[in-house]
Amino acid sequence: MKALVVDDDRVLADVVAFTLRREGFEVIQAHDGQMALQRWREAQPDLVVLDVNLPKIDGFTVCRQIREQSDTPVLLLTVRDTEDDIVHGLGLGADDYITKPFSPRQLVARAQAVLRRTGKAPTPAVRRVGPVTLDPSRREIRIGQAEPVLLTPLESQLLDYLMLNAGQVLTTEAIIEHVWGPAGGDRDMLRQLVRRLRSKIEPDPATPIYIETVSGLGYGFVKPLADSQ
Amino acid sequence: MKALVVDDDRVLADVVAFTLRREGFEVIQAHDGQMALQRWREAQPDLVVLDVNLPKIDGFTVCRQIREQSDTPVLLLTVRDTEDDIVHGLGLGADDYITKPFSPRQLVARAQAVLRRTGKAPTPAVRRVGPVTLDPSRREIRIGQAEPVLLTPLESQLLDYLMLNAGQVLTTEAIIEHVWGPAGGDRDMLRQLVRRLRSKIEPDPATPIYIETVSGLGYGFVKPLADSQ
DNA sequence: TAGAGCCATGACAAAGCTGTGACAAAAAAT
DNA sequence: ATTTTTTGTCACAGCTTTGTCATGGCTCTA
Repeated sequence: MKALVVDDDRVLADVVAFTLRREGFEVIQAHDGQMALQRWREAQPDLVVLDVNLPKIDGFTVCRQIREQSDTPVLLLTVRDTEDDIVHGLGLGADDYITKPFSPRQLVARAQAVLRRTGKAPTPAVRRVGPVTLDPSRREIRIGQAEPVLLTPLESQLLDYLMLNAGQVLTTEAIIEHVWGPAGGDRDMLRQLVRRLRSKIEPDPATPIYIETVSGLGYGFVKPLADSQ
Repeated sequence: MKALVVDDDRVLADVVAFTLRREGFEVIQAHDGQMALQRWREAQPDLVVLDVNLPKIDGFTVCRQIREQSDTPVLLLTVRDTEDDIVHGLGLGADDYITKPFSPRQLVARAQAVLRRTGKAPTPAVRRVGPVTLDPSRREIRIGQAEPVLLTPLESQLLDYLMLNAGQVLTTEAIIEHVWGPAGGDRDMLRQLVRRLRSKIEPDPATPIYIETVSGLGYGFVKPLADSQ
């Protein structure tokens, strides 16, 4: 699932890109309107996140051009006050908008909502591996027929990542970056997080059966026998 | 539920369309009177949102024609000052009117009110989840056989949204935007609103059984047993 | 056998989020 | 114009979640 992020402000663009990558998107960036159109043609993304304030060619024009040539969903970034922008943008066929400043969570929610709405949806409601079912929207995990257990945001994030890559071992660095972002997080925090997660989902946290530790490498979610692919 | 949106101003038409889609309508557009009549015949919408200022054939004529051939509800869009238009329009059988500029919230409220009133109610007169019944038109809620309780406009709006998505957890951002619109509203306001709503509908507001909180995410209206998927 | 590295654990502090009550401002009703 | 209702703002308390630190066990190696 490819996303094109277009913003003049590189810092913001990076933040957006990072957030989307964390959700499994492959992200391409552009920093002005001209570049945006070019990249869009090259890469044919499944989603465009577009700031309206752009040098060279402004966001509205970009949006219109894209819309003329395809139905790629477009998500607009606007400043809070400028309702006109919103109206104008939606008029040009944008699929939704977000007002700055916005939280990463909000961005992801909108992006997925747009994809779902336009039918390009690769957004499964729940993640399942063997008997373990995670519902990220509620941060709720259920194992077999047992009572569901509520997870904290970080726990849910971690488990989601591990389950997404079930059967593989992920390095601590990769996990830390995925959960806390490029700037924050250290080994100790991850250890604690794993610990807390295990204490919620493992029958016996001392001898884990779902989350395995590979010393010197990292952690993995074990896939129950019955290989395929 | 199909809606036909007729407006010369494409930007505005798109905004209206967007707003209605968000409420679950399937939306068709037309940009002049002639097109409007044609589309109306083709698509047989359940609701027409009609600007009175139209090229080729003006809105009043369109309204009259539609009304001659069916009882499809018609919602007029007029400019604030022209009271004559309103009188004229209602005289021709329009079901309600909105003066520009208007808020999305207002539009949706009117649209659903009109549908309800004319009995085509796709938005059934009331919204029901388990033992809880909300009548948005009266802003009245009844739980089981208990006495109905009156809600304030915002409370009703919030509850309606939550009940519409019963069983799901909605993010605070989404709720705020739905209730207050893109520009207004913060977490504090939502907290208060939830609080006031709970104090009216929960037997014991301290341990809510209808409106659940998911910390860090948002709120949801709990669906009584009968698992979803 | 001692030391280094890695991991699990427990206890505790810091930060964040939610619920609450009181009150001010705004809107609606009279 | 005044009263009542509704909505918004603020500060605080309690809980949850997260981060930090210290300790002990284990394995590997010199």
